[in-house]
Amino acid sequence: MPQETDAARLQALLEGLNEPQREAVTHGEGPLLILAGAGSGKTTVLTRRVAFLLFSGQARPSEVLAVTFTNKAAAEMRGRVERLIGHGTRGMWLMTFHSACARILRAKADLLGYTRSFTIYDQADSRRMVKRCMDEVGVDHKRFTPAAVQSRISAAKNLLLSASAYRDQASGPFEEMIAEVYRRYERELEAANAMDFDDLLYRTVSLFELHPDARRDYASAFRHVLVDEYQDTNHAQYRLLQLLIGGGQQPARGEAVSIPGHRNLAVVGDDSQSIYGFRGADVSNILDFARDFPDARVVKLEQNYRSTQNILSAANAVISHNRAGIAKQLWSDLGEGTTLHVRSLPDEHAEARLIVGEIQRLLDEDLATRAEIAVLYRTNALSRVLEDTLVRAEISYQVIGGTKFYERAEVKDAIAYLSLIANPQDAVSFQRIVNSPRRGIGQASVAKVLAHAGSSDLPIWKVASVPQEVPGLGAAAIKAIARFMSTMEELRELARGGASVAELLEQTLQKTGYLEALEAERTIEAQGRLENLEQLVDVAAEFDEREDQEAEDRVELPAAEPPAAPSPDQDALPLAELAPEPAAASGLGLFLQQIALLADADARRDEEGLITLMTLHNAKGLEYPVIFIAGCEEGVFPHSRALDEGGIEEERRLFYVGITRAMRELYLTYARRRRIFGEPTASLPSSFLQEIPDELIDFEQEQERGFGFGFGGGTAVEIRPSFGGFSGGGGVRASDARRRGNGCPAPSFRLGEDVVHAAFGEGVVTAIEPDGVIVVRFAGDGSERKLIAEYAPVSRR
DNA sequence: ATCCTGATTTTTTTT
DNA sequence: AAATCAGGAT
Repeated sequence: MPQETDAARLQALLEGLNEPQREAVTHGEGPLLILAGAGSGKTTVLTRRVAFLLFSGQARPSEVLAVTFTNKAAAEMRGRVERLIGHGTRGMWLMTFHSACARILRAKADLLGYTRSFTIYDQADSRRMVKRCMDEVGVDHKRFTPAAVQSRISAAKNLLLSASAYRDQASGPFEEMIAEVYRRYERELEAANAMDFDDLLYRTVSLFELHPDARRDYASAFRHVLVDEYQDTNHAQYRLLQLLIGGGQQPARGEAVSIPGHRNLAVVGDDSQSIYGFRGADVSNILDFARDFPDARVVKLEQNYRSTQNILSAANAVISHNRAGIAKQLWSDLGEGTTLHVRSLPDEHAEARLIVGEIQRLLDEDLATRAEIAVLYRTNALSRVLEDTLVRAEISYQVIGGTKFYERAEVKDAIAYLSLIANPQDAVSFQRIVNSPRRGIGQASVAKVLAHAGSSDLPIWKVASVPQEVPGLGAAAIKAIARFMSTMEELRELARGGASVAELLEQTLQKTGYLEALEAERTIEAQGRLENLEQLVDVAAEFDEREDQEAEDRVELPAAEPPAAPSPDQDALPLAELAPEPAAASGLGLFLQQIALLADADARRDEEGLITLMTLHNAKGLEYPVIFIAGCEEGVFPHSRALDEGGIEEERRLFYVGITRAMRELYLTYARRRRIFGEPTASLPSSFLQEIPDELIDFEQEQERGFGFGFGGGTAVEIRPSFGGFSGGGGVRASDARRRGNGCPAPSFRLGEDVVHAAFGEGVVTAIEPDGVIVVRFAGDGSERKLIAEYAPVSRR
């Protein structure tokens, strides 16, 4: 390739960048810290830097490892790098921390006593296993919840504490109990050939520490490592990076063993946006970067290209209340913009009405499109009222997070079937599906099979295949299990024979009688489940298609590497041996892995006519012209559980993240009364609101309104917005008034009755609950909702 | 073995 | 308000 073209290509990469951005993009070898304030173009810098490394011959595609936290972020980076370099990015390791680790572990699974078809347990799976271990140890559920124990174990793994190391430093009976559960939990995981999320990081570190040659292979393969959102890395990730690139350590915590390596590490992050402390993220990783690497180049990006100055001034003011981190002062040349809108409402319903009303106005007046608006909140529970109100207003929306598709029981069942086929040791999946649909195999029988597998040290599949050898199993159970396993064996043959994932899934649902059982139910509920399963088959089919496509690409473009860059590492292994894909890991395993590592944020759809609702955490890295932050109340945000142990600073950073998502308009709303755990509770505005200078704000307070409901006879209740004296009284009075205020005869509904709802359309009553509550599944979207029969606009069809 | 019901707990945030 | 769970009835 001619010299001029190269120079021109490099030049093009720097176009439109400001000075510090250029510095970051063109930095050569050695450690680099990019302190990227919100909206300062960090993804641009990251992607151009990757392209720069390739164009300047500093790295070949296969020598770049760029890690992010979500698949979405990885996909976005991939897309943008592709556009910059004009061809595919195959061969580049551009993925999440967890995917990269899963990939490494699959290639080297045997070194850790695993097979490459190990299963990845999600939090629910792992929790069930923790619970079982707690039962074994005889821990009282009333005193310690599995969730609490699980989170302790998770924290230990994030700190790279093994079960025995944890036991050695445990103090007091509580920690000793955790240590014992942890030990058993690890044993069970290994027996099941399974890993939890934390294991992916933890065991990759173990792999590299126990097998220096494996470490060396990867360390020399990746000549340049880039990390996004560095402020959210935990200790395991920190250590992993050390092992890959060599060098730095934090003497305060680490062992002072220096690891040799090229030290080509570029990290991007913002300590002010560190919001994952609860899952082990350690801000000191970014704060101490310069200490770990005294020769690091540090670049600060402070020009914000996203928000108006008013929004940035508010953000700067809020974050200044934290104990100083790394000083940054965001600025923008987009002009002052409008003031921030702070709104006080009597309760959460009024809050939702205000938000939806304002959205309606913005849409009507063409001030924004749906895709340009997002509503953020601290906890998922806050979305419910907002959703109801949006549905009534007939504004389409998407919710990120909350109840996820892949957590639906039927979807989890289907995946459990596939997991068991892929990994015959997967006891958790076995347990889940052995009696679903009902086959007459009860808890007692399952327990016997599991116990026998545990004591004989055989895979669960092997044990279940010869049920007559399980001690104490009844004749009926033996027959049922044998029948079940013969079906499973058949399916496994199918998988071995190279069936596509979609085919295998369809056959599984068919032959196990799962579909049949659902069809036999003949309820709208079951109908919805069947549709979900159809969707899952579609997902599998898409996956198969992608796989085929990639296989073709590989045939057509053998070694589509750009002109050889100088590579001193002649002995470096070709990437193919470091990654198990594609032939080695069956398509099924890869499919299961991808599903297991999906994040909520990955489900977000852009460029569609949808308002987006999500938690503040899920909003990190995103931007919207119009942002609403709901529930700005003391106890909600900052959350009451975060108020102790220094969590307030992290909450403030979360607020900072929220504010800086907004480009043009920012609404901060709070309710003076809100139902929490079903109890009406009086609340005060968030203390964070007071940290925003008055001159940046316009404030309006909506007074309490009566409960008219448009029926005419409603009794207006005057409740003064006073928080001082008592709490809850207003709420109680309000609900009394509500009960009496409506003179309509109570309509009664019967199970299975067809009904029609003013906003949700047609549906069927699937349950009757006390206090006049009915459950209706709606045909429109398959959703199931609880309604108060007396007040909801429903009638018999 | 399965179903039902009342009690208990849940709400932080998530790869 | 909603979901999960344990214990007891069938």
